This record gives sequence, C-alpha cells and structure tokens, in this order.
Amino acid sequence: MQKQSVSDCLDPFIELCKKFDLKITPQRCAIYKELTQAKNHPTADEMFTIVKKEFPNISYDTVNRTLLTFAEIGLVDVILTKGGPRRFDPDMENHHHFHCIHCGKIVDFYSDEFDNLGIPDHIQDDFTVYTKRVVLNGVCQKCRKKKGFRDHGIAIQNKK
Amino acid sequence: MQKQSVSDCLDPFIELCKKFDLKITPQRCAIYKELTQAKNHPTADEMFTIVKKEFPNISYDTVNRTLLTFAEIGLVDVILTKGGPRRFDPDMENHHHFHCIHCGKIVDFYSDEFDNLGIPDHIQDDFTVYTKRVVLNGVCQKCRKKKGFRDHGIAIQNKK
DNA sequence: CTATTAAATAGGAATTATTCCTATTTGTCA
DNA sequence: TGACAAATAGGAATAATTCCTATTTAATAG
Ligand SMILES: [Mn+2]
Ligand SMILES: [Mn+2]
Ligand SMILES: [Zn+2]
Ligand SMILES: [Zn+2]
Repeated sequence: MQKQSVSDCLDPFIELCKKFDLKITPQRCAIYKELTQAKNHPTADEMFTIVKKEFPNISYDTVNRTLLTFAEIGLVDVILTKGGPRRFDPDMENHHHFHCIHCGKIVDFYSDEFDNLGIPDHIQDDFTVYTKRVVLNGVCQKCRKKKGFRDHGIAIQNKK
Repeated sequence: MQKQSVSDCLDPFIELCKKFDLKITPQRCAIYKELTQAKNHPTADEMFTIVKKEFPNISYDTVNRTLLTFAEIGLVDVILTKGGPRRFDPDMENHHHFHCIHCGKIVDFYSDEFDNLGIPDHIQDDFTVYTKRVVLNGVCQKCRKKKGFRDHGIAIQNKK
C-alpha cells in the first residue's frame, strides 16, 4: 500500500471543515485541491473551468459559493481590486500586491517593513483591525518596454 | 453683478478638460460639481441618482463613462474593494481606507507613517510605482457594539 | 448496515453591474 | 455661421453574481 502523495493530503482541510461544521463533499475537496495549486489570483470562473476538468458536472454556483465559504473560514482571501470580477488569493501568508495598470497583472511581494507597520492610534481607538494590506499601482517592466508606451503617472521615488 | 459662489467655481475643472482635449459639456460639469460634494465613496449608480435631480434626462452610461474619464485624468480615484460595484473617491489627497467587514462602511484615514513608507528595492527594480494605498480590514465600533456580535478574526496589536 | 435529516448541489432564472451600439445632438474652432 | 469630431441618450448586449428549488448526499444515531 502506497503512501498518498503530498498534494493529495487533505487532512488540514478536513480538520478545518469539521471545526466549522462543514460537510466534507467531493466538490469542496476538489476545489480545495486546485486552490492550493493556483499560483495566480483566480476568479470564480477560472476555478470553475479548472475544477470542471476533474469534476465535469460541478456547477458554477457551487464553485463560487464554496470559494466564498472558504473565505469565511480563512482558507482563502478575497483580494482588493478596482472592479472587475472578484479574485481569490490562496496565499494566506501576510503579503502585498503590485497591480500593473497597463496589463492588469497582479504580482505578490513580501516586505517586513510593510508587515511591521503599526496601526495609527486614532484607528485603534475606533476600529478593531484584523488585516492590513498594501497595494501598489504602476507599470510593470514588460509594459514599460512595449513600443509606444508613454508614461503618465508620477513615479514614487524613494529617498536615498 | 454678484461674484459666483465658491462651490460653482469650475475654473480648475475647465482648465483640466482643456489640457486633455475634453469638451466642456453641461453633463460633465454637473457630475464634477456633485463629485466635489460627495463625502463618501459613491458608485456610478449613486452619482447617477444624485445628478439626475438637476439633470433629469442624463443617462447612466454618461455618468459611468464620465467618472471613468475623470479617473483617467486624475480627477477621481477608483478605490480598492473586494468586489461589488466600482466605487469612486473624489478625495485625491494621499490617504488610506478602513473597511468594516460587518457593515461595509469605508472610512478615510490619514497617516504620515503610511505615506512615508518606502517602496521595497526589489519592487522599484521591476516596476514603476505610481501610487501606494494601505487598506485595513476589521470591525467598526458601531458593529462591535451590536447585540450578538461575536469576534472572529485576530486583531492586530501594536507593540507598545 | 439502514433510516433520518439537515446541508449541499445542479441547473436554471433572476438580478446587478458594466459595456457596447448607434442615431442624434452639441461644443469647438476656423 | 458651418463643418466636424466628440459626446450623449436610450436601449441592447454582455458579464458577474446571487437566488430559487427539486434532488442528492454526508453525517449521525439506532
Ligand atoms: Mn497574492
Ligand atoms: Mn477615501
Ligand atoms: Zn504590465
Ligand atoms: Zn461596521
């Protein structure tokens, strides 16, 4: 009898479902498995397309609803965007995003300085803060190099 | 002859339109005027409802398209959200947002510490950064006090 | 192992948000 | 004042999400 492959290890997922009284359905397991693989920040529709391959008659609603449920139990994040379809982030580590306003690419980055930022006192007084995320907007290298690209915004310069 | 009221002063708006070769239409002026009043972070539909009062047969498409145009010329921001309708921010000063995950309220706050944050070097290498926004998620005071409210997330604590 | 039951699902309809299309109007400029 | 490109209104089309409900199924207890 062979040991199950690492990627099939659903144990922590199953524990979490039990903790929140969620049934362990094959649909949820399939969505979870694909989610852990996802490297970008997929939409519900993108996840639907992927999961459909191994689960041909899963419905879009199930995928979407499940992703929202996963967000509620802290298994996935809903990321901040300027509109467009909702995007999910399977990386729950504390990290931040760069958005290219030209091609729409969303790139993860990690920064201790950002992570260690304190919450302003006047905010701590009025709100209980759970998460803090920094979003940078700008243009990626690839887009900068595109022929005919003309700079519009004013770049933020670090003091040296 | 009376001097025009302060709130009617469209001069800077008109200059900006000329700079970008945009026609000065009564629709655009009306939308601009209401935008400067807006204190929250309105959706296109909310702006449509407001502008309709003084401009009864303006179309939704015109309001939406105009707001997107205003965003392009830097007259308004599109704010970061976790889905739902697109929201505009007429406050172009450098500031940040707190989102209540319970009632959906989005509250402005100002922080020199956040404003002065440097961009990580490895980001500066690969991207040209135009803007930097911090978003805090949590629960507002009012929601905390609601009967039956139960805390779920883990609050960020500042080191003292 | 079987019956019970509440939760979850599939599939489609409804709703919401945004964009597109096009005939008509209008601001700008010569 | 006339020519013309840009902008608008109104409606259609599309995209994204949520709702509805009959059916299935995971979990539980006997
Ligand atoms: Mn990410
Ligand atoms: Mn704001
Ligand atoms: Zn890019
Ligand atoms: Zn609240």
